Amino acid sequence: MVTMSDVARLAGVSKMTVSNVVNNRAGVSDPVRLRVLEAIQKSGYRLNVNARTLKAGRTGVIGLAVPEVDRPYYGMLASHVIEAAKERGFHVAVEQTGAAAEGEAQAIAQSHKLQFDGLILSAVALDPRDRGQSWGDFPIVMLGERDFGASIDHVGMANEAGTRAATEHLIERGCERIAIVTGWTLEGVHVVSRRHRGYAEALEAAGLAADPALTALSGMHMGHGRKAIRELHASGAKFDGVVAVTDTVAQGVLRGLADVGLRCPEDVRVIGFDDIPEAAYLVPSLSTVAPDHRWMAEKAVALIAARLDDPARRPEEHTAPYELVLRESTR
Amino acid sequence: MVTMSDVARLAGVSKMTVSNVVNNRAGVSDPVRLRVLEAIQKSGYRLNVNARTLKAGRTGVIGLAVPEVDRPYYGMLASHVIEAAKERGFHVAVEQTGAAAEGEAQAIAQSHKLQFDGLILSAVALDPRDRGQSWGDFPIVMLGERDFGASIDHVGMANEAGTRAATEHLIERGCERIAIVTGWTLEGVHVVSRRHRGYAEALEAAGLAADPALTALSGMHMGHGRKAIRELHASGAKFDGVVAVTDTVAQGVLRGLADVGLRCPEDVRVIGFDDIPEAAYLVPSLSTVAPDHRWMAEKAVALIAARLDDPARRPEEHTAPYELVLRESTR
DNA sequence: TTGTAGGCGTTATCAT
DNA sequence: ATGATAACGCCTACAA
Repeated sequence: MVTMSDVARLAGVSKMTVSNVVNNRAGVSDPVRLRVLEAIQKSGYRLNVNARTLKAGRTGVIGLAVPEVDRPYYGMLASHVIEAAKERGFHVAVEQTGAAAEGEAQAIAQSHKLQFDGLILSAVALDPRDRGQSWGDFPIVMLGERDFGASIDHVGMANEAGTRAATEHLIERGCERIAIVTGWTLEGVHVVSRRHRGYAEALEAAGLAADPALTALSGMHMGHGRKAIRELHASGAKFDGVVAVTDTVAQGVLRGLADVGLRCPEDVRVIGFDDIPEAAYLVPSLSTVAPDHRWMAEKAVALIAARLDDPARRPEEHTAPYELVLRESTR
Repeated sequence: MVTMSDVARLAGVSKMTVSNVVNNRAGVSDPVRLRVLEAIQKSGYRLNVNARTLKAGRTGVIGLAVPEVDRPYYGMLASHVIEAAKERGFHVAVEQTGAAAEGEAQAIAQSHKLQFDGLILSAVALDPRDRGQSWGDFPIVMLGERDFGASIDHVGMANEAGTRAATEHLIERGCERIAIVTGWTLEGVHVVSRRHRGYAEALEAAGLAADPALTALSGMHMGHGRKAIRELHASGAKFDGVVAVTDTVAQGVLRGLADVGLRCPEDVRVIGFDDIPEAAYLVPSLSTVAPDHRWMAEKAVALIAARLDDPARRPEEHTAPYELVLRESTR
């Protein structure tokens, strides 16, 4: 490996001068700078970032922990985070937690241990009470659904309000028996329970009874949405609208409707949450709640950077703006 | 920051002994080990991976450069690579190249510069002739479509054979005027041209004329597939089968067919390539060529590891196995 | 403007 | 079994 010393020897200067040239610092005469640059070229020298960060105490890498990158929502999220990080000179190491509390805790420990500069955690399972562990003042930003109270930086979205608006839209379109297809439990405070509350609120406000038989607790993958609809249909329950907890689940719902011979939107209207890239291309195209993902990614990276600058700053709580995007599935 | 020296002082031993304990090396007496462990507990010491790395000359991080992680195929790929890397103790930093040669070249330079241990590059634009630059013996594995000849490790897939099989399947199902919807140019050797060749070969073998009007050069996103079908339809061209260059494009094709009122598979049969997770859930579900992605990811990581061990080893060329997955879109 | 000395936290090597 | 010393490649502080 070519080091600064090698370059220095080649150029007939000291290491320090090379360092100054490499870092574009003032105070190097042009002829010397030129000689050094040439020596760098010839030797194929590359700055050892590792050595630099050993001094600086930073790595320039932030971790991003998501359940699974191959779910469109998280792919999209990762894409935005990577871009936002790039603008601030960070690289992003992506970890997968498998949507399990254990995986999420490990991601934290790993990031800390590996000296990433911070971690953006899209937690779906970790319990706020699992906190307190020894993450000390390692910069962590909770992204998305899970709310850890005021003790930690959090960039969330309008789960209740968004789902309420989505449900209200179905009601406006004339739906009277609206089902919700969502994750496997309403216990605890997380995306599933919060979105369910938005759904329930809207029904109540409209004076529609919330039939428990129309709450399908299944899971967060496409397959769960499909299964939920099949079972709902098999149970003989009647429904003319479906609120899906995410677009991915909604995609399964659309597939499930096709399986059982129900037409969307003629027989059943469907609305999702997230506005994943695919939503506009499904048949029918999917109405959905669209949080500003770019905004969230930028905010999350900014929070990491801010905490790096001032570890003592107070945790902040942000909620991303959203809008309702209406397409064929609720026409 | 708590260092080994701190722990050593606290435990009344030398740094070296602490290092030995931390790394679980033999040759430390039980009482001493215990004292050291206690000191670590009390002080909240954490190994500085950076310093270790500075010594070892490795970072434990490999780069993965893909066009865009928010395309399902690359999300899936990233997921597999991350898992495969994890098993060998590597972390994965994901870069986005934007499907541009410049971005791809930058990813190489960056990875090299940031001292990643290697780079897995899913190149779609970089020209093999751009090689030769000064990446020296930095471990790079080309993943997927782009073939850089024998000069570099490559894990590819059966582009021709897969597409040929897909096209043959359409022919068997009775299609006589088969269109291909693909990327924007057939020039050069890459996924687009190679899959097109497979398509052309199958047509020729079956004695079907390859009508140039049925080759739609559009692009690699969903939107391109949709647009291609609309234009094909508007042009008055008749077709009863479509080979899409990827599942993502196929998804756009399905949407496009819906736009112009053509039914799939009744009027037009469609087959894709990749078998992304969504393929089974589309309406209609999508027939496709399914390369073994996990196999590819593991092979790629293994090649990086192997080259790290022996920089002089000969580049290898691997082709992933594939199978045809038949679903409703070609029923 | 340029150079020297010392240290960042860890580990390999060689003594003890 | 344990410790002293010298690197790894760079940067800060200070000296020339």
